[in-house]
Amino acid sequence: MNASRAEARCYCGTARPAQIGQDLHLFGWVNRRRDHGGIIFIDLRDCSGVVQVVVNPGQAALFAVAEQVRTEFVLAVSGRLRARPDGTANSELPTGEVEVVCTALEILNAADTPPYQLDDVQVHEDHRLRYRYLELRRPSVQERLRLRARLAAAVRRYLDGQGFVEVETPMLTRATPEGAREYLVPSRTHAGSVFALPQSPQLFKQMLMMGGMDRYYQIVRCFRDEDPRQDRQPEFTQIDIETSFLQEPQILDLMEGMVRDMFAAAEMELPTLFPRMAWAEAVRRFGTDRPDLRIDGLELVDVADLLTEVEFKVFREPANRADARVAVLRVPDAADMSLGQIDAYAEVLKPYGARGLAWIKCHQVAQGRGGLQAGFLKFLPDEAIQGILERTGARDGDLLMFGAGRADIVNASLSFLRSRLAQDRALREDGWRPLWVVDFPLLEKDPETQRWMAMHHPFTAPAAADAAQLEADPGAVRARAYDMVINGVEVGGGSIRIHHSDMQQAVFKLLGIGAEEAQAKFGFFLDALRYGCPPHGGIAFGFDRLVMLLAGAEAIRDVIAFPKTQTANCLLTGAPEPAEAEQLRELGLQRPPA
RNA sequence: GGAGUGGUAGUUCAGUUUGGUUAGAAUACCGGCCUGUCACGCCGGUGGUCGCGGGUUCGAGUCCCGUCCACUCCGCCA
Repeated sequence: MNASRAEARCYCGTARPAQIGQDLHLFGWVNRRRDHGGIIFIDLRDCSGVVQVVVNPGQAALFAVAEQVRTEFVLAVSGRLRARPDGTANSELPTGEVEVVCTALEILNAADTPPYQLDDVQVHEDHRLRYRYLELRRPSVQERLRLRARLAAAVRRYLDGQGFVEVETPMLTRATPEGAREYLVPSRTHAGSVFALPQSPQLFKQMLMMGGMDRYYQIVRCFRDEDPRQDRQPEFTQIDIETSFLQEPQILDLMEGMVRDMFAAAEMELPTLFPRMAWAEAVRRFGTDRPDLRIDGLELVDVADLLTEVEFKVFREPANRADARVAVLRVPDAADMSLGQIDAYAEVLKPYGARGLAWIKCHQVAQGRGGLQAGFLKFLPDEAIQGILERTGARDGDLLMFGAGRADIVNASLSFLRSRLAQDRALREDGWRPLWVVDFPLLEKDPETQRWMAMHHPFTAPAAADAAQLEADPGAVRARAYDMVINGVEVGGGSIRIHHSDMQQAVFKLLGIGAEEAQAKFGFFLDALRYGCPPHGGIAFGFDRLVMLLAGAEAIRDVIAFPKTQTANCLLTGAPEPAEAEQLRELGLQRPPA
């Protein structure tokens, strides 16, 4: 008999742990009922698990009630907690160690037979969302929501202790150009006009700094009208933080402390210091700005300079282009991979734009060309082959996989290939590997429109002395931005902000937002900057993603009580629904022609 | 906007490749038996517009076209 587990299990109705021999009162849903030896056993699913309730045949009145109980009642049970008489336990089910001998039993409410069984069978996501209230009764789901609440509490405890003040910002606010598509809310009092739901409280938190609230935070809902994904919901929760006067080192230290406290609340431990890696290095070595450092020794190795004059066009052309890249992944002990397997990898890279996947099998590296196997070897001179072998550190039995072409495609496909290979070949270590990615470019060029876009957002401070330096070579200017990455997941990102009006206007100008438009859209903000804005900076964490990481959840839906589908539907309530003509009329809107 | 996977008893699935009589299993549900069980066991029963619409065919769960829903991915996500 394990007393601690018994204590852990019998909270409901008493709000404190129960001891063997103690009288207690519980509420819960009947999970399953069985009759045996004239005794009725009821598995009562309460808030903390499943408790077995025993009703003896001698207790005639109770027996009469218990006989009515199937799997569809809400019960109140009074009784005494005891260990099971025969001392045996079932290792797979959470019942069997303790049971409650019933002295009173009341059916609080009958219920229909549930549409699906709350056992281990994985039901379709449709049902889990349509009957979300049933799904929430699962102990595993409850545990995730409890973890979520513990993490939020840890954040508040930490930030409160550091002198931060939680301030609420408006949900009905003004649309901002650029960025994600926004959810709009029509205004009745200004028919035909709309509010926007915030995609982040960015401008408000900056204005709080101007207002002297120099340490702000908020655990806040944000809205983005973009297609959801496994780790993205149209409404999600952000830990939003802003500080005045602090610089990067202080902010990063503070945030490491906060995240470490969150991990501690989940009984996890993070390394004491997060390494810092420049954005350019992350992209060069891992093809992504959110590298998973648990994958050891599987890095992109650049070989373009060895291939500028080779006969093999697939390599030569990108090797001579500035916007292209030729890189190799050395996969240890993978030379025995079948051509079918390699083709399968090439296939999964296609969505990223990769047309093929060149490879070399290294059988006997010491023999050079003769010890290698690849279709294109005859198009490469010995020097190029030797160069590739040396630079990648290829050993007998290794497989070299190549990406060649536009740099963004090579980076996207090889970084995906890297994590896929790590998964398939167990190259990923256990544990937590956080890091800061720093020194981002301030701007990136949209490949289609050739316009400069803010990589982070338009309020990020450039690491430039003044507006003139920024305008001289916009592409070379780095941002005072930082992202926290844990195990390949971007959990948060922030920056030091622009706090001079002229610099803010210069950035707007680079982004193609003219003075007139800037005044129209951001006039209130540019005004605010002029009335004494302290230097400030902050960060925002994706709270749901942190919960996902710590819960080991596969999807963001699993850490949100009432999530939406991939088309942003709520299957539970049926939202959104078509507006009534009368509603539209009152709002000064018209239904679009059918 | 695009690609892929799935949609068949309440639920989880098989059946679709190769069209053919009455669409099966498990579980759930209902009834009976058993009685310290715990996925209890045994016997019996109810339960299906094969997502929806159209087409091909003597005949469609199965083939074709369209469409809806869910999931995964690309685009998108300052």
